Amino acid sequence: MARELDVSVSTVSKALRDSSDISKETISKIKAFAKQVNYKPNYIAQSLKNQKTKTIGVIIPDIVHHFFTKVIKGIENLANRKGYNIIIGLSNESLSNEIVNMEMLTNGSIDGLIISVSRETMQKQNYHHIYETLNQGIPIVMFDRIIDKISCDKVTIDDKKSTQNAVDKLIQNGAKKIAIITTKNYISIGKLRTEGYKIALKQNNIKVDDNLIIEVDDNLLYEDHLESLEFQIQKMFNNSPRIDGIFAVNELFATVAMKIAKNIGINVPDDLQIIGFTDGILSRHASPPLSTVNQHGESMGEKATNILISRIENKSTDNYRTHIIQTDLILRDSTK
Amino acid sequence: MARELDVSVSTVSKALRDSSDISKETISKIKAFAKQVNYKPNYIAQSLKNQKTKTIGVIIPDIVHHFFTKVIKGIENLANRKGYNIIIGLSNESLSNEIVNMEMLTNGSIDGLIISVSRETMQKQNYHHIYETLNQGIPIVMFDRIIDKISCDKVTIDDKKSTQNAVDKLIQNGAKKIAIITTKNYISIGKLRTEGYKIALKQNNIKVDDNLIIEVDDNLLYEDHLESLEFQIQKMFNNSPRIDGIFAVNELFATVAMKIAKNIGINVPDDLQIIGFTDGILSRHASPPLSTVNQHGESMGEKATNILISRIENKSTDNYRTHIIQTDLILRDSTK
DNA sequence: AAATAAAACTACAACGTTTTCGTGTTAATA
DNA sequence: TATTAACACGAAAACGTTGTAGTTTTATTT
Repeated sequence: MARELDVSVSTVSKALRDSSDISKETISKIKAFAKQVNYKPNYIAQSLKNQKTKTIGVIIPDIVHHFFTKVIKGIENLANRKGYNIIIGLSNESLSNEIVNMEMLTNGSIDGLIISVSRETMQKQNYHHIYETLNQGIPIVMFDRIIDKISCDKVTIDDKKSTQNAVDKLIQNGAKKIAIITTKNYISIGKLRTEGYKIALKQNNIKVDDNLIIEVDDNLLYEDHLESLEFQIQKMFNNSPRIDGIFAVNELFATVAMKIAKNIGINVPDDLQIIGFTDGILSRHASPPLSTVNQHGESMGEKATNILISRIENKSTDNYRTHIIQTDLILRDSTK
Repeated sequence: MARELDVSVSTVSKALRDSSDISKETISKIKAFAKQVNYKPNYIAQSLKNQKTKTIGVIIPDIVHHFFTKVIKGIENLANRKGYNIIIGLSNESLSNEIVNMEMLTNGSIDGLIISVSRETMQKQNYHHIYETLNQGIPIVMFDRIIDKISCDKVTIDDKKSTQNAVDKLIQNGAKKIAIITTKNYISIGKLRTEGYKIALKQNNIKVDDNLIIEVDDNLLYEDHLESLEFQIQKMFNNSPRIDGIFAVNELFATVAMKIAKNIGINVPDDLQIIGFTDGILSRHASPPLSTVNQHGESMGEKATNILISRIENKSTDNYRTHIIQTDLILRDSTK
C-alpha cells in the first residue's frame, strides 16, 4: 500500500491509527485507499509486535454435551464483544490429548486459557502441564471441573449446596427412600454432590443407605454404551424396589432412570420423584419433563471470560478467586 | 537461548530442525538445553515467517446444537491429527455476526475456513463477505447449509434423496396420510427436503395435500419459545386428525409432534409413524425412541477438513467439488 | 532575511523465527 | 606445502506491523 501511494509504511500505519503526526488530507487519502483495496492489518504481525494475540484458548473434555456448549456460547459472546477470538481444543476426556492441545496453544497462540479438565486428568491427578502453563505466565481460568490445589482463578457452582437443596426438595415433597445416581469419586464434582446428598438426608433424620448410592462407572461413553448404564440402574431398582426419590448427577442418568422406572410400572412423579442436574434438552423434552438443577452454563462462560480478560489486561498475579455461580431448581413434572 | 549457550540464533534454529549444517554434538547439546528450559518455538513468529498459520476457522450458526457439535468434533479430531488448530466463530444465525466473525478471521489468522451459513445470510442472500474472503485467496469449504451459486468446495448430504427414502419407508409401512413438518423455504435444506417428500408421495401415487405441509416459522429459538412450535403442530392435528405418518426435518419437531400426538391419545407407532432428521440425543431418548435419518455429522466434519487442508496445502484453485455424505435411516420404535 | 518553531513525514529497530549466503576451520588431496 | 573439499557455524534479510527518533518542509516570529 505504501508503495502504491508513494509514502512510507510508517505514514500508512500512523494514518490508519489517526496519529497527530499526519495531516488530515493524507489521513483521508490513505484511509480511502485502504477501504478501496479492502486492506486489513495483518493480525499475526500485530500479535508478534504487541506480544499479545487477542485470542483465548478453551479446552473442554467434550463438545457433544449441552452444558459445555452453553459455556462456550457464553465465552464466545463475551470474548467477541471484547475483541477476542476463541480457539478450541477437545481433550475427549483424555489426559494425553489435553496435554497435546495445551502445548499447541501455549506456544504463543493465546493470551489466556479457559479449561475444564478431562476425567483422566482428575483420575491420575497429573497436573504437570497446567503448572507449566501457569509458570509460562499464561493465566488460566478453570471452570466446572476445578482442581482445588492449583492456584488460579476458578468459576464453578456450589455442587454440594445445590445437591443438598434438590434432595431437600424431594424430602419436603414426601420422599423417604431417596437414591443418588452419581459417578465414581475421582471427579471432584461427583464427590461433592454425594456429600450434599448425605447432608440433606442427615438434616432430615434419614439414615444414609449405601445401597442407594449408585456409583456408575463413567469411563464409558454412554452415547455408545447405553445398555451398560441401563443395566446398572435396573439393578438398583431390583435391589431396592421401594425407592420414591432419585437424584441424578446429570440429565442422562435421570432420563434413563425415569425410562426404566416407567417400564417397570412405576409412576413418575406419584410413586417416584426425580431431579436431575444440568438443564439440558433431554430434561426439557422427557416425558414427563424433568425437574432439574440449572447450572447456568452461559453465565459461567461469561464469568470465566470476564475474569480471564481482566487477568490478561492487568497482568496482576495475586488474589486468585473462586467464583461461585448460583444454581436454581427448575421444577417440572418429575416432582410433585 | 542462543545467548545462554553462546551460539548464534541461526545455529539454534538449525539444530532444532536437525540441519545437516550442524555437528551432532552441538545438536544434542542444544536440544538438551531446549528440553531443560522447556523451549517452544513461537508459533506467531513462525506463522509470520511462513505465511501460514496452521489454523482453520470454523463458523457455525449455533453451537448448542447436536448436529453442529458432531461436525466440530469431526473437524477438530482430524485437524489436530494434521497439526492444525481450529478457531471457532458463532454467527447466532445473524448475518452481521457472521460478517464480523469472518472479518476477525480473515486478517491473517487462518489458512482456510469451514462454514455453515446463518439463516439470515440465506434469507437475505447477501454473500458479499464470502466472495471477499475467496478473493483474498482464503479457501472455503461450506457444509450442510451450502449456497449453490458460490463456487467453492462443499460437503453436504443429499437432502432430497434422504427425505424421499424416509417418506418411502413410511409408505412401505402402510402410512397413507403423511405430513411433513419443515421450515420456511429460504433455507435450501427445507426446500430440498420438501421436494424429496413430494417425490416419494408421487411415486407411490399419493396426492400431495398442501394442508399436510407444515412450514414452521423458524425465526424463533425454540429453546425459549416451545409453545409457539407446539401450537403450530397442535393445529395440524386439529385440521387433519387422520394423519398416520409424519416426517420432520429435525429431531425437535419430531419429538414435539410425538409428544402432542401421545397427549391426544394417538398411539405411536401403531396409529402414527414418525421419522425425524439428525440422529441426536433427543431421538435416542424419546419414548418411544425415534426413527431418524442419520446425517453422520462427524464424517461430514472430517471430510470438510480433509478437503480444506488439501486445498490449503496444494493451493490449486480449480475443480471445486460438492461432496455428498451418505445418510442412513435408523429405524427405532416410532415406526413399525 | 535569518532564526526558530511547528507540522508532516521517513528511517529504522524490534517482535521471534527461518533461510540463504558467506566465512572460517579442519581434513584430505595433489 | 599449497590447493581444494567438506564441515561447522554466523550474519543478515525477510515476514508485516508499531513506535521512537530523526529529518525535511512549511509557517511564524524577530
